[in-house]
Amino acid sequence: MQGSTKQRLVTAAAELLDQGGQESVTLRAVAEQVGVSHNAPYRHFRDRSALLAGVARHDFATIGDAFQRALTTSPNAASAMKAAVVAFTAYGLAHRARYRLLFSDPSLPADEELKKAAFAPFETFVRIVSWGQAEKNLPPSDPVALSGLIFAAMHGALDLEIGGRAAEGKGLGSVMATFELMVRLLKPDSHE
Amino acid sequence: MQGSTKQRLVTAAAELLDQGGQESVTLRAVAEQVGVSHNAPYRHFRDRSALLAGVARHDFATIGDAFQRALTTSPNAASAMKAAVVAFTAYGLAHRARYRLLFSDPSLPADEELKKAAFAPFETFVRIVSWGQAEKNLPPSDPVALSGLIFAAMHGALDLEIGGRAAEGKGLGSVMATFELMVRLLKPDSHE
DNA sequence: ACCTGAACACCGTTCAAGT
DNA sequence: ACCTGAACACCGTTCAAGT
Repeated sequence: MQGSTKQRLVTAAAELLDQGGQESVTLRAVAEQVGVSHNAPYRHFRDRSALLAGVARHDFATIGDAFQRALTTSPNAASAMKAAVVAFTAYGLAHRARYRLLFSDPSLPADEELKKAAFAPFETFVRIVSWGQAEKNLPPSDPVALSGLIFAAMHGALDLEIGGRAAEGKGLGSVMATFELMVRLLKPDSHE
Repeated sequence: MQGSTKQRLVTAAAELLDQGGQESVTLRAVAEQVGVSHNAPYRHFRDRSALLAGVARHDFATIGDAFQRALTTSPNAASAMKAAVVAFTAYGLAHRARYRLLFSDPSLPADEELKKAAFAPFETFVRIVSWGQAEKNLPPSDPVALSGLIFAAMHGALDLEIGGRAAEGKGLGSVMATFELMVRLLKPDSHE
């Protein structure tokens, strides 16, 4: 029962997302879990989607922290990249509805603050990619464009896995295999 | 007013998806557009998600046809690949909610028939990729794994664009730029 | 075989009050 | 400033009938 009502509403919404997906996050269920009446959330959030945006804001920060840790504690660029992708994929598979909320849902209202929160992890990712270029593991293209390509491939593989569209549904291994293949094929002088 | 009631329900659902997204596809609105009572759809579909699966089944066939056309009418592998990706991206941007229904939504019920419909376009895509390998535009990895990587990158770039997560929101150009970069970097002996 | 109208249990959201 | 209870306009779904 710690934290303000507002914080507890966000936590409850995140838990409901994990347990039953988007459609199970009703304001009534969230309120009940916190122990307030079914319309008390309106004292803290404009509407349901603003509450979900609160969950997204929190989780973007968590992912940004994981990327920062990968960047600052890895001995080389290759392991930093792998650590970031493992953390990202593990988050997505453990919190599927939350992952989709953050990186896919078009109805998430994007105010300036949330856009900033979403951009921070990507900035760190670009730094990791640039490091990989400096170590000659990645080709010397424009770092932002190359990061966009790698991130799109990771998001695509993970989203297909979460959506049940991957051929075999092997979870983490399937996504990491796609990542390893990509890194191998992008490595300069690798396909002779 | 042509077609059976069942076909008209699917068409109406697809149009509502295009106009207002998932949440605007209520059985009541679909029924009204077709001119039947609000629960007549239950004579043709088990529930709402079965109706949406009908839309998906139809659109998977449309995409499969486009890929087949790209494979059979292109002069070389590079233009076949580009034609397929352009058709795929154009479909996704013109029918955003339908694209997400087909390639992302975890709640789409996947019976055997629908899985088969979803797999057919990918099989054709693998053939196009294999052709590209034969023409030395793509590296000689396992064709299915390589196709999975390329498809994941395309899906990821397109889904980020549709979800408003792409940095600049340039539409078709943004997705195609990601594709062109990938093809360039995957080309054997390209980064010396 | 296909359709209709009433009904049920849910929702998000608003509003008039309460402390 | 924060919360509550009643109410409204929606939904998906079920059921008893109708032709």
